[in-house]
Amino acid sequence: MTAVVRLVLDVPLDKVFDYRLEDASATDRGRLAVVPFGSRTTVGMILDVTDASDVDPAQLKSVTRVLREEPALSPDDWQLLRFASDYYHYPLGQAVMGALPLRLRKPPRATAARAVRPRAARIRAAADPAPFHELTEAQLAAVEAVGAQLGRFAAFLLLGVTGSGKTEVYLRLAADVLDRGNQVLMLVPEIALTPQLESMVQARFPQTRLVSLHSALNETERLTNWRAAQTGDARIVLGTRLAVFTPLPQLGLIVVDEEHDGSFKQTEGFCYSARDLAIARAHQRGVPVVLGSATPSLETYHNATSGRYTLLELPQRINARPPRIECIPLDRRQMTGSFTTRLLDAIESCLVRKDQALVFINRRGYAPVLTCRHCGWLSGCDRCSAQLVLHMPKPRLHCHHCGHERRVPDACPQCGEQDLTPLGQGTQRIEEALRDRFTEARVLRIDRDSTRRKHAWDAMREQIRSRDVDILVGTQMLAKGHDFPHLALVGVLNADSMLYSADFRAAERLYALLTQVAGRAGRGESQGEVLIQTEYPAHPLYAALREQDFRGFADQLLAERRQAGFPPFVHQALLRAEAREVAKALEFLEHARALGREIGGNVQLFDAVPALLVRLAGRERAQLLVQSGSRTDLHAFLKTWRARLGQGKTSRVRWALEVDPLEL
DNA sequence: AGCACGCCGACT
DNA sequence: GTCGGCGTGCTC
Repeated sequence: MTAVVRLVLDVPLDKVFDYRLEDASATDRGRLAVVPFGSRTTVGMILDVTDASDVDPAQLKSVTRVLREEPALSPDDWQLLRFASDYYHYPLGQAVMGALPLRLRKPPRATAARAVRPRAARIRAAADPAPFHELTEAQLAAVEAVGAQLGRFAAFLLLGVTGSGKTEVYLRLAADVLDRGNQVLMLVPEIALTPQLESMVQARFPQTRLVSLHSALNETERLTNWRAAQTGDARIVLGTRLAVFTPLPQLGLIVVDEEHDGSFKQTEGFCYSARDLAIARAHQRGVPVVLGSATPSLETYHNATSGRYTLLELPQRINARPPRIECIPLDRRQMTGSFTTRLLDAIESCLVRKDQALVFINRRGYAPVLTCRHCGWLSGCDRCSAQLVLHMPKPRLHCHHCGHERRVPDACPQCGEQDLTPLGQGTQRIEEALRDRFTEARVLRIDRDSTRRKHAWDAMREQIRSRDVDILVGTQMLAKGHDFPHLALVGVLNADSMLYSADFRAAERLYALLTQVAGRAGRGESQGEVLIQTEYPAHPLYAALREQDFRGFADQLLAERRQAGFPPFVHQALLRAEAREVAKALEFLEHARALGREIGGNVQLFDAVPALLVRLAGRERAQLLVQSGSRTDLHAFLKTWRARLGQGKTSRVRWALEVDPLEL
């Protein structure tokens, strides 16, 4: 009798499609299949093999071909995708197909299947494995604590200050896991960090096949690396968030480095958190997971202090003292442009000592806006509710949101006066000011614009390391994970602008960012100095930062969050809608809210409100927040709600549901 | 999401 | 008289 296979397809439907398949067998479960679908041909994944279908037999089509030359996705790997689809209320078929390398999502061209030729592992012939460093007591304790749990689920927060040797802990654990014949999955937030980490890890394990997975790989590399992981050929997988779905038959440990980093969360389409899925995966597979950070997210920190995770601390820097952090009150009388005299003096003496200084300002471009001093006109974007940023040296106005770019007008478009002037500071303007002030110094600006060219950032890193630069000016690009041994001073401008933001996570983020920037200072022998210019030196955030007391700061924020009923003490989901006019989006959300009320349950539905940035690239956006003290209740509600929202016709309005949103 | 079908406005 | 706009509905 002809069997029926049940498969999921890359369509936004919570549906499974049945097809006839003559020679179906149970081993086809988890395999890709080419099928006719409507008027087109597509690829789906076989979820189940049965002998009956609820669908009218006359309607059943036949599978064109099962891709048996590809290894099937194992039930273990399926499990994670199923969980992710349920948890994020995203169609299973799209979640599954979205997790695969692009090549596997499309029907393979030509009839003859290309044989999968297993490539020889690219193992370095290095004769001198890089030596393991001697561990501090704290590192040793961490390695032993996690090591004792190999082979079963346990979640750890490795809370280690910058330079405390978290990576060394990961590497020791990886060595143990590899010895046991298991695979290691290491997740990092940024593509930019993977090549460095990759060569470092490879140097330590020269005989081990290591592959990386991130969006900068081409499709051939991605498929090769994915298969190497799936066959068990690769023993270490290093990657960004998308790597969390890599099939790993012998998974033994998951590491999530810089776990607080927002880039672990996907914010479009399938809005999953790779960090949270890493924990779910470790739980499903019965393996330990280590989350590392100097400034963990409050969600993770709360889990670690409430006993759900084990807290491991690395309180000391290795071979370096912590930087000295000081706030400089802004005083008009003692300033030259954006700089306090104190900061200029510190840069000066830094130059005299032939050390490097870094000026941090989290705003690229020359000035955040161009204004008319006569009538008050501001350069605004036509397609976004945002200001156009002035860029130099060729004067242009850029929208940092939609990418729109245009020339600077000769006169004010509103009143015609020729009185246009840049307002505020960006990296380019600060760079200019520093060149004017320190004429002898070699100033290098590092931001998305100056590093746009391929390999530019690599070259600049090399320039910095070989001391061909005296003063660095840069955005948060400079903050992450890079080790600059000659950097002695960090000056921070405009930190206050990030202090009072509408987002309740602003303080948490700013603390993490400033800690990371501060961590760049004084990695060598001399103690680093960090000078933060601020209007509010007494603010608790700066006070905690000076003390380098993350735990005190986090405890304080958590107490406030508990009081105010914010995450992690409630669980949230956001319904976003966009349309040509915000009124349309709001109308849809009002309807969604009414529907939500009808469904009821232990959830709180807030008012539909326009998004913070209402207009973006010519579309207008609004959102509706839902929350509950109970995660289970929230998810039960979301399931029904989303299904019913999907039934209604939503002409002209695009909507999406985001679970555990990081930005509201 | 695609893709087809279908029903009303300005063009070779 | 047709090309094409996008509303609606379906996909085993």
